[in-house]
Formats: sequence, C-alpha cells, structure tokens
Amino acid sequence: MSGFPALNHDHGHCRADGLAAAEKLCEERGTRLTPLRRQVLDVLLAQHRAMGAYDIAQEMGAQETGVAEGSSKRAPAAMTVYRTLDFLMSMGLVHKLESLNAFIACAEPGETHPVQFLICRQCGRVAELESEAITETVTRAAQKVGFEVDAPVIELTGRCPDCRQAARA
Amino acid sequence: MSGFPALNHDHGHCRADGLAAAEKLCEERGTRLTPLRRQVLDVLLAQHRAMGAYDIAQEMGAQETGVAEGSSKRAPAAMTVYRTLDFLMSMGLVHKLESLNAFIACAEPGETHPVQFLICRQCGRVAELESEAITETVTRAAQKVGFEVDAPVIELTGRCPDCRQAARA
DNA sequence: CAATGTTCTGTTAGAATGTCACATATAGGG
DNA sequence: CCCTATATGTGACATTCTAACAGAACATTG
Repeated sequence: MSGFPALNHDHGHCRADGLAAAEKLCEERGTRLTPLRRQVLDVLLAQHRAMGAYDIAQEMGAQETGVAEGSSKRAPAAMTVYRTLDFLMSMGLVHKLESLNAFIACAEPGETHPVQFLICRQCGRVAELESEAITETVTRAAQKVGFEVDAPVIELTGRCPDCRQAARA
Repeated sequence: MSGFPALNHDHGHCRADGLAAAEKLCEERGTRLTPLRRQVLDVLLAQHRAMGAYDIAQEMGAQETGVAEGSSKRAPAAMTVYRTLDFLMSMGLVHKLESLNAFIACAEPGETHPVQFLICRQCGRVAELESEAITETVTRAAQKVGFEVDAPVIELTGRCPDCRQAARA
C-alpha cells in the first residue's frame, strides 16, 4: 500500500489494525507493549499526521480517563515520551520525520524495507511510500561513487492529491 | 562533480573557489556579501563537514583577528548566525542537513538542481550528489500516487569510500 | 513465597537547537 | 545630506532532546 488514504476512509480500522499489528509484533519478538507504549502509539495512529513529542505528551494529558467527569491524567514528561518513541521506533512501529522533528505511526508495521515519506505542506498529512525503484536508484547512484548507504532519509514535501484537487476548484 | 573529494585534494582551492562563486552570485543578483556573511560561509567552506549553527558561532569567535596576539572577536549570537545562514541558503550557497540539524557549504553554487547528500557516519564528511536519475525516479514515484513534490529531502547516511577502504585494511 | 535481577517509568535538571521583538548601525538612492 | 531599506546586535525565550538517578513493576530462580 502506498499513497494517501481516501479522505473518508474508515479510520477506526487504521487504528485498530495498527494496535493489533503492534500487539502481534511485540509478542513475536518477546517485547512488552505496555499501556504507556500502547497509548503513545494510539495517539499517533489517531491521525495520518506527524506529531512532535511534546504534542504527544499534551494529547495524552488531555485524554479523559476513568469515570469521573473531566478527569484526566497528567501529561507524561518529555523524557518518558522520547523513551517510548525510541522503543516504538526500534520495533518499526513508528518513524521519525527528520525534516519536521516529528513522529508518525508506521503504515505497514512488520515490513522493514526502506521507506520514503510524502508530506503535504498544506494539510499536513503524511503518506508512506515503499518504492523499490527509489531505493534501487538511490543505492545505485551512491554505489557509483563508492558510497555504501545504510540509513536513507527520504522525505518529500509537496502537495497531496486532495489539496491539489481543491486548489484547482 | 559529485562524490567525495580525494583525501589530499587542494582544499585551499575549494575555499577560494567557493568565496569567488559567492561573490559572483551576489553581484549578479544584486545582494550583498557582507563581511559577516562571507565569514560564515568561509567557516563552512573550511571543511567538507556539516556544522551546527552554534559551532559556527564558536568557530567565528575563536578565529584570531587583527594584529594583537590572541585577540579574537566575540562569537556572534545564535540569532545572527541563523539569519546569516538563511541568507546564504536563499542564495543557494549553503544547504541545511535536516537529519543532522546542521549546515554545509554548497559544493556547486550557481546550480539550482535538487540535490542529494551522502553523509559518512564514520568520518563525518558530506558529499553532494546531483543525480538526475534520483530526482526523476522520486518525482515519478510521487506522481504515480498523485503527489507533487516541491522540496525533496534526500540524505543518505552510510560509509564513504575512504572509510570503507580503511575498514578492509 | 521470598529474594533478586531486569526492565520500565517518574522526575529533575540541563543541553542543544531555533525564534521573537526591538534597538542600533550601515549602505545606497534621491 | 537625509531618508529609507537593509543588516546586525542583543536579550529573552520557545522548542527539541538527553543525562542521571530513583522508584515501580515484572520475571525468574531457589
């Protein structure tokens, strides 16, 4: 899968699937998807956008918990969020967007192929690409000058199909 | 030109050429290459590595000036450096490496083609690529999902030819 | 179960990176 | 020479990220 999700897709599915995939992956690898980790991932799964660590913390603090009206847990400290993100990234469940200093839930957890990002400057949505063509071309071009790539960062900012459509209207 | 410079290349030339090119470009476009701007650019031209804004400031403060022994100007404030870098980037004389939060002098000022970076994780040197193949492949892959790229960030971390060579020895 | 070691989370402080707002200086054009 | 636009100085501050240590939760072994 690649490209932007339809504007009216069933987003509940994305979220449920993402959590299920995380569950499965952690099980397989003998790591623990604790409540904290699950919650951070869930916040990111809640949108197809990148969020800063502090935004994530704030969002976690804002979410109501328990039965009491208006009850909300305190936002976790930055350190806690970064640690959790490190874990989720090591599991391939979350990616960091270097050009935004922000994080996004992985669209295809389980796959470990190199990935490229499409970032819409207008609506802020981010899509994941897994283009073999890009990976190959990039690797080859580097090889041609004797360079061995082991961590490609490919983040393409521009306009998504929907925002282009809207602009034409 | 692309790829890493030979370890023993005449680096004085890089520096002189870089400054000359900057001079010419600013002249052509009616902008001013002030002493401050020239100095920041020179600091970056002094090495084929990326430097943080604060490192640049520190380096500027460390450089001796005038005749008196040990005399050195104060390091400029961060704001000043960032402003100057903004200018140099707008002229295409400097690039920002998003994955490092650092800046590097452009290897081919004047050209405005999209550029890719090769970052050696071992020696820290950075080379610039101007691969048509990469640009085309990336643009095409994005187009395929209806996305219009206008600011590609392509930064490839890995090992440069020289460090690979050294590792084999 | 108790004892112990490992992993996870909380907490405080601080480093590194980047920006805002306003004051001052300087270059260039009428 | 004056005036305006541009460039730089300055201090405070916002944002992002990490170090260091303490406590809690969990797993394992005897």
